[in-house]
Amino acid sequence: MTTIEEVALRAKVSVATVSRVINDKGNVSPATAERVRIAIKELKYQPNAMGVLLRRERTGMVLILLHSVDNPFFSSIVQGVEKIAHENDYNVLISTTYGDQAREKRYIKLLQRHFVDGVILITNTLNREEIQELNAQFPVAQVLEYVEGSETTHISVDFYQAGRAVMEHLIGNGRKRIAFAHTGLIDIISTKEKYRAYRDALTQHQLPILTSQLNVYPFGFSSGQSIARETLQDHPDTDAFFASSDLIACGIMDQLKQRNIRIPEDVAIVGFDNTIFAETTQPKLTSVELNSFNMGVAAMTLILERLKSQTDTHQPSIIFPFELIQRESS
Amino acid sequence: MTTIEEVALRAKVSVATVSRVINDKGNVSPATAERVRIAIKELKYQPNAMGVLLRRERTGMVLILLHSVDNPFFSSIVQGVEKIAHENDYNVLISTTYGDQAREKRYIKLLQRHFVDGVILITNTLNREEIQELNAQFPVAQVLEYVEGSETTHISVDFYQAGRAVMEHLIGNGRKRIAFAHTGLIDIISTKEKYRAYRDALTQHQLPILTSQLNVYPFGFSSGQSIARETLQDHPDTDAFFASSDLIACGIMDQLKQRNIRIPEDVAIVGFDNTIFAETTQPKLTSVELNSFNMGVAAMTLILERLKSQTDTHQPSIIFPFELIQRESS
DNA sequence: TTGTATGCGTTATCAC
DNA sequence: GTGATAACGCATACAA
Repeated sequence: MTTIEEVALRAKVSVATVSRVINDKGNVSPATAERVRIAIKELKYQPNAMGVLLRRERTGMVLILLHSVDNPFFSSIVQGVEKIAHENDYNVLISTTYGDQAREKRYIKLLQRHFVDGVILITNTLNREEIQELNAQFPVAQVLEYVEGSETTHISVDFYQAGRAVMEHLIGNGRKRIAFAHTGLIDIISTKEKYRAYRDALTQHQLPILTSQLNVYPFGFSSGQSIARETLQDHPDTDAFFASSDLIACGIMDQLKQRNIRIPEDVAIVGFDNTIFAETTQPKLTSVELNSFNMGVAAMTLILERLKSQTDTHQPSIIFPFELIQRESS
Repeated sequence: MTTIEEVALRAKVSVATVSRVINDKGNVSPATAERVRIAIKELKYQPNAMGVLLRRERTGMVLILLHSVDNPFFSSIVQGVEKIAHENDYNVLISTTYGDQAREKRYIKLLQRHFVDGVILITNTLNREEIQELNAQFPVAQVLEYVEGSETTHISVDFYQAGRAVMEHLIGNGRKRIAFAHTGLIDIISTKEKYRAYRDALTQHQLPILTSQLNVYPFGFSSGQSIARETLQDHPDTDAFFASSDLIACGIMDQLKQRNIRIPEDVAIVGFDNTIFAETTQPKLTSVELNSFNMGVAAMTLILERLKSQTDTHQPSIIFPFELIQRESS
């Protein structure tokens, strides 16, 4: 590895002068500056990040923790983060967790060890104490998922109201036997709130709750398939599905079509997140649009503000609006 | 930030001893080790990464450069990389480029400045000289896309043969007016080779080339829609589409359905990459399966080997097999 | 305008 | 078994 010293040697100046040229600081005569630049080029010198960053208090890096890198919905959150980050000379790094706590902790260490300046959590497996303690020491922003009752700042959506909107839509269209479909753990806030909305709406309208035991399937599409199979077996007269993601809705549609059940005439379906999947299905899927890009913007803005005023560990959370996009499936 | 010195002070030992305890090196009496551990816990001490890494020659980080984080196909490459990386105590960081050269260069700086030990390029906007020069100095692996005639190692697929397989399949099924559909620049190797296969197959079978001018659309689904519209206008008797990705195929299907054109009776469609999209469509999509997970495994393995033997900058490339998955759309 | 010297946080070598 | 200290690569205060 070429160091600043080798450059200094070749340009016949001191390391201080080389440093000045690199960082455009201090007065350096045009002649020597040129000599230094030539030496840098000849040696293909690039400053070692560890050396530089050891002397700064910031690394200029934020880390986003995602479930996986295959989700168009998360992608637009990332794009929002990147926009603000790049405007402020921050780099954005992403790591995946797959909902695995060991992985999440592994990458959170990068924050605790000051390899990155802040973390934006889009998935979260930490419990209340863990996230509180992390947030007390470091800039953390939670997007979508957050821990109930924790004081850490989150950028999210009122999943309960969104769920109610879906249910009112279905019930308003005359649906009476509505099932709920989700993936993963029920105890993450988004799923829990949607399910609470599902139950409340049915109870209030004196309709039956078809989905009581909530199974855990790992992957969206096949979860949808499995849930559809089970539901249609237990309740053949189901006339609507509220799917907690578009991909789950795709899996449900797949099974309905295999049984020649018409959508929406026989069974209506509503998805969630309004991703590209909602447009690739036939019929196109009714879904709930969340303002994902702006949630990313808000999260990164939050991190930057926190970085400016070290003291303020308790910033207000932001709840974004949602919109039910009606298409052909309901 | 708490430093090792503060821990030493509180435990009434030297920094050397604290370091020994942290890294389980050298002989430390159980009693003092315990005192140190208590101090570490009380102060919530975490070693500063920059301090540690300045003294190592490695950071234990690899960077994957992706177009974007919304692609199920890329996701399984990433998972292959992660598997090998974690087995070897490496962390995996991901950044997005969106095919933008400025972004790509921005993040490649992290390699050049030794913030990460190696880079796996899944998108590439660099030219032959740039990639060669980078590869001469640092561990670089290119997956899927690579620069023709460059000596840098790549993990890829014979896109030409894959393209030929698609074409033979369509022609074998009696299709005579076949159009080609792609997104983005034609001069990336994957698209270029598929298109070459498309032309060669048609020429060889004395069939007309419907797609001669190749337009650049940014996003898969809408690209498919636009291409379908244009093609059907110019060649209403088109009877098949070879789409260079599944999402493009989805866009094409969307337009065909709007015109009540039957798939595959009137028009057949074949996609590429065999992603989940191929299963969410109705009818399900014939597509080309690439061994994406193992390509990720191979890429990370390559990086690790290169890291072991610094000298060997010219490792052999690996070409993985492919498989045409026949479904209902053709 | 340029050079010398110090310190960032850590680990490793050496001495005790 | 433990401590003092040099070194990693760099930026900067201070001296010249």
